[in-house]
Amino acid sequence: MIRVRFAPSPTGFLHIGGLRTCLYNWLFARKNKGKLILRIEDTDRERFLPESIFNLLKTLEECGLDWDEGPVLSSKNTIKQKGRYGPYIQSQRLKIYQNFAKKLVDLGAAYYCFCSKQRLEELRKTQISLKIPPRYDKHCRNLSPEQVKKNLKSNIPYVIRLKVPDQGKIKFKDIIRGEIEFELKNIDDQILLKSDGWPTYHLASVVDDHLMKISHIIRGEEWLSSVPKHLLIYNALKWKPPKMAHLPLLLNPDLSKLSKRKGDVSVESFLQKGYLPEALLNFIALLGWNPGNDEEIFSLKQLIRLFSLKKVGKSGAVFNREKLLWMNGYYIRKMPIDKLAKYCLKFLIQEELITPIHNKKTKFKITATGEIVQINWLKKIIALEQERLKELKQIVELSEFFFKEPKYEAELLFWKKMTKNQVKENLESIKTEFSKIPISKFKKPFLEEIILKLAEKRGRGEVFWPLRAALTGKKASPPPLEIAEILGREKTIQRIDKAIKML
RNA sequence: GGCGCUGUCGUCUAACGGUUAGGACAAAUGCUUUUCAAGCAUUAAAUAGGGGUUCGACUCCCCUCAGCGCUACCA
Repeated sequence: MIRVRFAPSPTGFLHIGGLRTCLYNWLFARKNKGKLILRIEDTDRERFLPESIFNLLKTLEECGLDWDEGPVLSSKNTIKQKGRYGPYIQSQRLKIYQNFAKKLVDLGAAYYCFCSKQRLEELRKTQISLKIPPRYDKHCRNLSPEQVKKNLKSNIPYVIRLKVPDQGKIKFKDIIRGEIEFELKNIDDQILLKSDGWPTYHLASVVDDHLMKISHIIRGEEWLSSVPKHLLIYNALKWKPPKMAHLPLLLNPDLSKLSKRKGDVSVESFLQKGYLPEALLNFIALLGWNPGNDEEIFSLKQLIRLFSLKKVGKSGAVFNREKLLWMNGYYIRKMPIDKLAKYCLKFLIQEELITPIHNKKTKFKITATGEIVQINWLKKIIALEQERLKELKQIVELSEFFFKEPKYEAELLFWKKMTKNQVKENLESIKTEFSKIPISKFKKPFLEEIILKLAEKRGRGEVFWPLRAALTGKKASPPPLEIAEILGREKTIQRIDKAIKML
C-alpha cells in the first residue's frame, strides 16, 4: 500500500513551494491508488501560528487537493481528524515522542545532554573562529549512569541527543538522485528532544512516518542532508525506513531558495489576485517535472495519468512569475463564460462596482448609478474582456468604465495629428447618426454600417479612436462598437456628448 | 570552513551514445487592426571549462569552476 504525506508546519501562509510538494505527493498517491496523509508539524512553539492551520486546510481544499487522513475543517469551522493513525497534529502526540526518545536512550542510540545553551554557543563560536566545523563536542556522551541519574534528580535541564557513531558510512538510495553516501564522522549528535520536552523535526517525523505507515517520503531537497540522522533512528528502533524522493528546490530569480522576502509566495495571495487553482497547479507541476514531450497544458486528471517520480528532475527551478501569468491568462481564455462570470462577479462585488440584490441571483445594482442590471448584461462585459485578463482581479480596472462615467483629459480624444475641429465634427456626426438608430437596432452590425460609411470619408482611426476614447476614457480597451452596444444608446450618446463639450 | 546536491537559450525544459540541439514563457520584427488583447508568421538566444573513453559525447568517466542546500534546543 502506497502511503505518502504532506507535513507542513503551521507558521504562516501556505507557500508555493509547499503547494508543489503537496501536489507531487497527491499525484503520486492518486496515480498509485494510495493514500495521502496530512500531518501538522507544530513542534516549534515559537513560530507556531494557530490561524495558519485553518488557512492551510482551506487553501488546499480550494486548490482541489484532497487527503485521506488528517485534520479536516468541519462545518462549524472547527478541526476534526479522520484516519486510523491519528492524531495527525504533532502537538497532540508529545508523549509518543518522549517515550521513543527514552527508548532510544535505553537502546544506547541516544543520550542525555545537560550542557547549557551558553556553553553550546561559546563552543560554536570558538569552532567557527578556528575554522573547524561547528558541532557538538560530545561532552555529555559518556556520562556515567549515576551522574545522569543525579542530574535528572536535581532537575538540571536536559536534551536528548542522537549518538552518531564516530566511524563508518551511511548509504541510501534516493528515488530522484540515486545512491548517496555520507561519512558518519561528519554528522552532528543531533538533538532529538528539546529541553522543553518537545521533539525536533528529526525525531517527530521519523516516529510519525513509521507509526503512520508512510511508504514514500516525498519532500524538498533541503532535507537531503538530514537523511543519515533519520536512518540512524530507524535502524536503532529496527524500523524499515520509507523510500525517499527529494524534490528539486523552487528558486527565486537570484537562485536562492524561494522565499517570501523576494516577492509574494503565499498560495492564498495568488488565489486572491485571481489565479485559477488549475493554472497554478498546472504551472508548478511543470517546475521540476515534465511528461517527456512538448505538451504543457494539463488538467489534474491528465497529471495523475502522466505523473511519475522518475520524470522529476534534479536541478532547482526558478519560479517564473511571467510564465505563470501567461498560463493563467491561457486558462482564462479557455474558460466557459458562465464559470468565468462567477469568478469575475466576485471581484466586481468586492470592489463595489456592483452590489448584489437580496434574494435575486440574476440581478445586480450598479453601485454608482443605482441602476438595476441583469446578469446577462454583466456576462457580455466579462466576455468582452476575457481575452485581456491575465489575473481575474484585473476585471475591475478593465471594466470599470462600464459602471462609472470615465474621467479623462480632452487630449485623449485626438487620434494622431487631428485638429480640435476634426475631432469635434467626427464625434458630432457619429452622434447624429447614432441618434437616428432605434434602440432595438442599437447593435454592432448596424453601428458598424454607419461608422464604416463615416470612416470612408473621414478615415478609420479618425472615427474609431475619438469614439472609443469618449466611451472608455482609456488609451487601451476593447473596440468601441462592442462597447457601445453594451452601454446602450442612451449612455453612448451621453458620453459622446460629454466628449464634444470638453472640446 | 565542512558535508551534500546540481549544472542545455534570460527562465521552465526535450533530446536509445548518431537531430540543422526541439518546444514553451519573455524579447524583437512583421501580418491583422482605431487602441489594447488575442491569433498567425518570422528572428535572435544554450550543452560552464578542461581532459579522457568512443568511429561518434548534451548524454559515460575524471578534474576544475560555478550555483544552491544543510551545517539551530526551526522546519
